[in-house]
Amino acid sequence: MASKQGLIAPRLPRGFEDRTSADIAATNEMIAKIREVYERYGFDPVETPFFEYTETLGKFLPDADRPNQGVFSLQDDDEAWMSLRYDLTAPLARHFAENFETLPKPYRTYRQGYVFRNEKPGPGRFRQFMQFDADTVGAAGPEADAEMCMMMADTMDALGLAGKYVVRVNNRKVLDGLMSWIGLGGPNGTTPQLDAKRLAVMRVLDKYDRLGVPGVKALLEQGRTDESGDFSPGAGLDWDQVSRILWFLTIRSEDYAVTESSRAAFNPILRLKPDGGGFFESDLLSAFENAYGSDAVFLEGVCEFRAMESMIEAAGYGDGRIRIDPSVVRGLEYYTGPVFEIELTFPVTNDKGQQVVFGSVGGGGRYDGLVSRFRKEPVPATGFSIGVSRLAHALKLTGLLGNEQPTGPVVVCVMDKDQKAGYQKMVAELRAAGIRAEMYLGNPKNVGRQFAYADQRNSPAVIIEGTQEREQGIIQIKDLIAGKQASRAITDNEQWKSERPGQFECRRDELVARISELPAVAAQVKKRG
RNA sequence: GCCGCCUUAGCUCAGUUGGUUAGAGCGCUAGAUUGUGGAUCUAGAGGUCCUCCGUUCAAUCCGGAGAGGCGGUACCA
Repeated sequence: MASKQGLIAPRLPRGFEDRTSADIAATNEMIAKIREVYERYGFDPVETPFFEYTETLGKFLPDADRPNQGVFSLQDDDEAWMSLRYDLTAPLARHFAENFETLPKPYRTYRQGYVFRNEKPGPGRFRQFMQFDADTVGAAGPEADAEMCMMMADTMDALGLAGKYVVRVNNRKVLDGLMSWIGLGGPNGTTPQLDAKRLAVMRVLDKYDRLGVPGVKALLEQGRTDESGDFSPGAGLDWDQVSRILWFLTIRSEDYAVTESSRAAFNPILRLKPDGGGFFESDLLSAFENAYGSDAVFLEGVCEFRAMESMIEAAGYGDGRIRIDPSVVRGLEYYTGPVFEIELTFPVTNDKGQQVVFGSVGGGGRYDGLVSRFRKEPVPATGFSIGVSRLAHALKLTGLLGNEQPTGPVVVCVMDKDQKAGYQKMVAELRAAGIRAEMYLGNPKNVGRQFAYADQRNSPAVIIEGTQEREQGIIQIKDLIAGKQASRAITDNEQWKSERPGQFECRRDELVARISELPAVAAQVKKRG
């Protein structure tokens, strides 16, 4: 869209965002905290590029010779398709397979960076956003999965979210058992109709936390009409199948409220419901076994749950931070065992004051098949991802993430145009002491303008050395923060100017020492290391 | 993708039953104040009323199409 006079209208592409210094500071703080936890767990960083060959990402459309619409793609000189990465897992699989001979195994690694998805943006959903992943490649046992869950919990705690999230855990093998139990079992590819139906049911399970029992029931049967009047077709199951699924989904949610021992948190003990109806099994996993325990794949899943449980409890995480939740499904493509998801447990209100369903801010699981696309031998892997942009968005909306502009530089005012060398010397002294500082580079025609500039930069102080000061060998330091506080009591401009709130004088050679004493400067120096 | 609502100044929003010069608050610029950021006062700049097509003597307003925004829903690695 060209504006008048042929000028180009400056427009941000939809789904993308510019980040201010305040945003960057907040994000960096989050990243540093996450990194510290991952490194403490023994993970090392690796970085892969934004672009990969599209076949690496596995996102070619099945019927056409071009990439999926959801990814940003372009063709190289030799017509090979390249795509912007849409997650950090597929590139890791490529990196691992390509460097198989030299990497330590198990390979424990973390990486953080932007990923891109070419799809409709939503609240907290952008087309470019940051993820922070950790993965263990080459470890098949549930210890690795249990560790992922604990590390997610530690990360959320480190971000100051203790008690405000839950890591929900499920297992694909248990879900497969559920499919058998309702007559939709069997390996993939038996018949296309069966695969489609299984897929449809899994998608509905994933919506349980959002739509609840009535919504899930409608979608499993005839279909559902949403708030805008749009209709989604149902999976067409019969009542027997639907009631078994609902039992499976609600088995844990019914008794969140009645669990109090720490052991019960991961694997809740079932009780009779207050009305006397319902459950009699002693715990969730036994309940699963009693319901459809003959299925071999399912039994494997329960074994993995039990192994994870013993480690999670022994390590002290059995206090409710990590919980079994049968409604966790995650992506349909590559997960093969345990799957996890981090959910925020507090309400999120958007800029317009509406309560928004925020959903998951991270998740992952075991993907034993992903590396096999590149190598013949089986390579088990498990990992998870935190949506940094998404989490930051949620925290900002909730006021849990600071949005303050970082402290600006000390501004040395230009009082006499022929003294710029002297002002620059002051700046150099401050910088040598690790203090952010600059000489005012705009039009110095009046001091007020220079102060206003410093104010806008959120500067801690300005330095004033006019002819009078220079002749006496002194300088004026104006503490802008103290001055701002004092200004609240002053309404008269004459008084404001004559009182010079926050201002004091000192000898020229005390510049660095006196500036360093200002609390805002000290805090900044400390923060910058 | 599908459904609904919305789009007027940099921002938040009034307004015109279709009629000459479309307004407010905040913000911005300048001045009161050429050595003091805030506050106050004064003045000023800033609009193809989202775009295109149609109806009309006349469209920011009515009709159609499109774009963008928001919300829901679908898909989701």
